[in-house]
Amino acid sequence: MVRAPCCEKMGLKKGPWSGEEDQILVNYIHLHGHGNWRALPKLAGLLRCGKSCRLRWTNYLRPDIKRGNFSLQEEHTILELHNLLGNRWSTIAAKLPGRTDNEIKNVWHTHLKKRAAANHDDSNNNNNHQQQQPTTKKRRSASKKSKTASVNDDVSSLTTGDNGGAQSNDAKPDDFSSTEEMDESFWSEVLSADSSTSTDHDFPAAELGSGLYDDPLASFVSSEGDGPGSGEEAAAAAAAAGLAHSIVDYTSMDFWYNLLTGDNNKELSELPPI
DNA sequence: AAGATTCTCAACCGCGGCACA
DNA sequence: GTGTGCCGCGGTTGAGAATCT
Repeated sequence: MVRAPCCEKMGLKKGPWSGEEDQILVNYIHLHGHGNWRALPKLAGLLRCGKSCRLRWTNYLRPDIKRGNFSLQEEHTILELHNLLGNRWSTIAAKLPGRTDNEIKNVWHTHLKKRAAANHDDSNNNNNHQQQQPTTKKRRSASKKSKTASVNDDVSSLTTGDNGGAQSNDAKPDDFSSTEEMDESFWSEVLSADSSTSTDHDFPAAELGSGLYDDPLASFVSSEGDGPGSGEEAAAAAAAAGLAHSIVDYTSMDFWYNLLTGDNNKELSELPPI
């Protein structure tokens, strides 16, 4: 990278992590936890700065990280929450178990931002359907191998015991192709948040009959209250956005459930942009 | 087949917030 | 109240892979 390295003066390594480094980090955290990121690399014997270790762990090595494509439901949730919260990736990530803020941020910038914009245009001009989805590139069918794929395989088996990196992207193509082939009214409905088009469990994508997921909001709801600043923080944001015009329990599952399934969408649509 | 272009995503940096002395 | 150190977040970069021409 071009920027002035923060750790170079210390003689610390930067750039892609090797499998050996990953193993050292994972082993150390398994044994001792990560009380102090700053001190961790020294204690673990890594030539990395604490920040780099924390990033590697939280974005890649954590055992609960779900790898692979985002499901329609997850994308939907991201769009909704981004619409509500803006670029508060960590808050959004708290609502998507197994997903990291970095990953969500990437997905937003690479896919969802365009779609949101396209659908925003679409809502302004309903006659442009043929011009939508100019995605000339096919979505990469084969999994894009991580630059550290072999490392991931090793570490995944180390940390999760599941199929590891091999499973990560193999499931990708269908999810996304179905997304791209779906009726554009899907996103229009989602983003316009018209309560008349949805009811409880009337999840738009469910109409596609894709069968890609089970309970549309299961993971969302189940994650309620997990981690720092999840319910309360998002609730505060919602309140700040002007939702607090009536007595509502923003920390309740029902509130968020209703919010994203449409019961409150009419109110949301009337909110000023965040 | 080869070069050009586009896309993806891991990793970096800077900054703000918080805790503590 | 102020200074210091650490953590976490959001924005950005760039290498490498995939795709196009």
